[in-house]
Amino acid sequence: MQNLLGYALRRASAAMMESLLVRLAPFDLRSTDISSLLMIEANPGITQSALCRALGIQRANMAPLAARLEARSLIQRQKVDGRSHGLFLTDEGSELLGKAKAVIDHHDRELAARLPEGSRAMFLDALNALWRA
Amino acid sequence: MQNLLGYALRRASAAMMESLLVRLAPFDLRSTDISSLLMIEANPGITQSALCRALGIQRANMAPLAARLEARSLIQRQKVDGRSHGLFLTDEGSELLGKAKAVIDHHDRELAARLPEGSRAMFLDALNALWRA
DNA sequence: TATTGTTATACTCTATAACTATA
DNA sequence: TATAGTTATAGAGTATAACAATA
Repeated sequence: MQNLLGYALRRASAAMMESLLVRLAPFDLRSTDISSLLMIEANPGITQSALCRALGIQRANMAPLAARLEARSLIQRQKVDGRSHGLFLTDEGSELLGKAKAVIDHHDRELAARLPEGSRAMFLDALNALWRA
Repeated sequence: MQNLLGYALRRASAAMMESLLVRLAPFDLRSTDISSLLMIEANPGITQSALCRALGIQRANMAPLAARLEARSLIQRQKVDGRSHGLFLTDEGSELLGKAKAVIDHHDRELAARLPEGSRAMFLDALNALWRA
């Protein structure tokens, strides 16, 4: 079991998520909230469906997520046609995301610090190779 | 977000688990069943509590897990003192685990095959550095 | 007092199915 | 016909609290 890539991957991910969620608790944001906000910031006006595809989230689960973020005035929804909603950060959302990003970036640098110096870029590439296309 | 170690780690783990669970479906074994069986095989007589500590599982969740494996005659429980139960694989458990291990090992080699040649050992070390001790 | 195993329970996350309205 | 969004629901997986029996 010590040599199983899959087991190590699962334990590493769980440990990472546990420590990250502790840091994010003050913001009352779930991990999918954060990744949604980050994606909306990078792609203003992205539709819910496109956001779901990018993040690997079911549309059915995006509906309450987006409604929650809108109810907190963190995002705005604008109709782009009769059925699609474009998503945008509000100023409030932008500000909260800025604070959360500082925490996330710090957490991510702590993760990287646990890895051997020269291997960090390669580690990220390897992780991405396991789920991207 | 492309550069976040934590996000890539989470997506990679989720993608790996999804493909693994498809392969394990014929065995009717959950991921924690598998890791428990592997750990019992490597440490015959391990108690439920020790198993929980090794796998990062709550004792409360081990009770039904062990009961399920015992009901399927995959493990045996033997009292080591008045309160502790030592766990052992049955012949049937050993045989099923053997088949499951073949699938898991194959899956793990497929994962490794997606990584650049020279980086696989380092990748495993990096993952382990993120959750061990 | 601390530990083992257990029960009951709650919470989060995610998946599925069915529906509407629009394209 | 296919897509966007929604609702309701069900299933994992995991966490907490409390308890009895034992060390």
